[in-house]
Amino acid sequence: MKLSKKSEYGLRALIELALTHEKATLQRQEIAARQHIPIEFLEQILLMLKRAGLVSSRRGMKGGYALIKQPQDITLGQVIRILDGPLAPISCVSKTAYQKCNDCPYANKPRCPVQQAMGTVRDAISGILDHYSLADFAAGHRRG
Amino acid sequence: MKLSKKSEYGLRALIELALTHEKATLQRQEIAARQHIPIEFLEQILLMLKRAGLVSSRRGMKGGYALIKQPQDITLGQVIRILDGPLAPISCVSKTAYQKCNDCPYANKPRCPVQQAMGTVRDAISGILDHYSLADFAAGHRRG
DNA sequence: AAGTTGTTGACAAACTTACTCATATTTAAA
DNA sequence: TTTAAATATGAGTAAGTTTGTCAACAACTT
Repeated sequence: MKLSKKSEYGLRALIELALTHEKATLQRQEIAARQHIPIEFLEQILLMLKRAGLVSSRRGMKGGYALIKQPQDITLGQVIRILDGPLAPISCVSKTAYQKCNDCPYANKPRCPVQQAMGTVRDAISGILDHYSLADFAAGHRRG
Repeated sequence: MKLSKKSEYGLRALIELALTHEKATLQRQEIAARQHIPIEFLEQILLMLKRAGLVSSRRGMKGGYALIKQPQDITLGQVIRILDGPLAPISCVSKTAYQKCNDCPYANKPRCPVQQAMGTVRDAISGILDHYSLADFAAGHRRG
């Protein structure tokens, strides 16, 4: 039930990009300094977000990173799935990365207690994170 | 955001103990066989549950394990906390195992976006798991 | 006393996390 | 056209976690 550092850093980095959205691009060192993130690790994270189509980058002088999409069109659920994988506590209740559990004694039965319980947990988590936009998220920064 | 095998096995083992509650004690091999759990690993798990006061054990012939508490008085949240640790996605929003995050730029500020978001996730998860009793959980088995 | 069970601690392979490093590639400016 | 500044990429890695296994021991029943 844990959020990795990768996702935490990714979310915090996206705050900076959201705050300067359509105003400026940010270089990794600026993001790293403002959010206290190890720069080389941050790079990997930004790259993953780029490959996933959330962020654009430019090399060379005057390079840097920027959001591609509007902050209100990016959800925390998307980001965490990109960086950490599925939100579901167990893969047999994942909607985005379902996998059948084969060694489970309830595998082919109509009801599995674990599935029932964890299914509701999954729904609760994604109900929150898939409706929590980066815009809302970054707004928590301003008044802090 | 993942449930470990340890917790999954622990929960499944507790189903068996709940089903025979006040009727019989169960030996590890019976539990292991019914729920397809590696027996040596199961032993460790049952021991943790015993130390936490959920389960009792007897050695020697006719030995085995049994629930100490009523199934309706045990919640999935308790079990998972024993086996996997805190439910909170990040320790700075945990109520049972709070830890201050020190390298976070929002550490001493009144608001942290990550805390806000993950706080609601934690509340949702514990809202479900701390009110989901082992009795409810095991009931999913019967009709399956 | 014998046999069956749980208890304990050590061990370990495989995997994941959270990085670091070296090197290449692209871009802008001198 | 060289050079400085920036991202891109892949490899590597130390430490920790997960998911077990194994062996010796202790306690209980018959």
